[in-house]
Amino acid sequence: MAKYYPELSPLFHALADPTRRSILTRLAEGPARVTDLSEPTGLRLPTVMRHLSVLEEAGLISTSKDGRVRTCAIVPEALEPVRTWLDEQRAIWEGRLGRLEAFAMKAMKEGTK
Amino acid sequence: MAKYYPELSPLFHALADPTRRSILTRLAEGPARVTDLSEPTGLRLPTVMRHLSVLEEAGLISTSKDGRVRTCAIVPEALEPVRTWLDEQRAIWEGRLGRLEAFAMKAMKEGTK
DNA sequence: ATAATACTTAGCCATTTGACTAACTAACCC
DNA sequence: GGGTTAGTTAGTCAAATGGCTAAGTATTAT
Repeated sequence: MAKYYPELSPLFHALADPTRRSILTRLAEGPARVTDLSEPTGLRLPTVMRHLSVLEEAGLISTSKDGRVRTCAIVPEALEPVRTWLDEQRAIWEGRLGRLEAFAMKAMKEGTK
Repeated sequence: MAKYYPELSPLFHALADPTRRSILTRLAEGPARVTDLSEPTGLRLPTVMRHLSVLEEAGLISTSKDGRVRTCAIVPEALEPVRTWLDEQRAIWEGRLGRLEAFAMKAMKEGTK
């Protein structure tokens, strides 16, 4: 029986937006200021702020303010629950597929008799 | 070599809803009718239908109608792009890739919608 | 002290989401 | 044929999403 991960919804939701994924990819190069993230996307600052807060609430990034500059950085371990869920699903899904394959294999053998 | 994944947004979006994830978990046991999926969730048929169409458009399930019964089944390989993206991100985030490779990865991800 | 920079907050707007009910169609069963 | 079953379609509704502008605050630069 699969476990229930309450934190998966905000994570998947945060990852569902291409702008947010591109922000993550940019941050993978290293920390960046809000303005640095605004320029390549062509989005206004408040819009970027919104995306950043979604990412931060999902635990995917962390931010800190020094003077008037807010610096954003990735939280590498944040993807772990997603990975765990994915591993679990694959195990179940492929297990099911395995059983179907076994059945098909048996049926084929029977048919060749 | 990494691929280009236009389908990531619908996939992540489909997975962001707990009801849809529970439907997937149920379908992992084996194919089911729409009504079978409606009962455990406590949701009405049209609501379940909506979730199913989101899952089907994301490629996570396939459905077929026989008489008046629609049967839904999982598409196990549908999670592959998610897994691949996750593997890539982990590699970058954990700093296993050089700066140049990370840059190339970012360039390829550009335009992902 | 003033101006420029870097957010931040508030609020607007169109679209999408996720739920529902009501009414409709298309099998199947007697 | 008439009733039941299984979806399906259409339409409503509140809340959330993703963009914006305009106006605020705090910090740094001249």
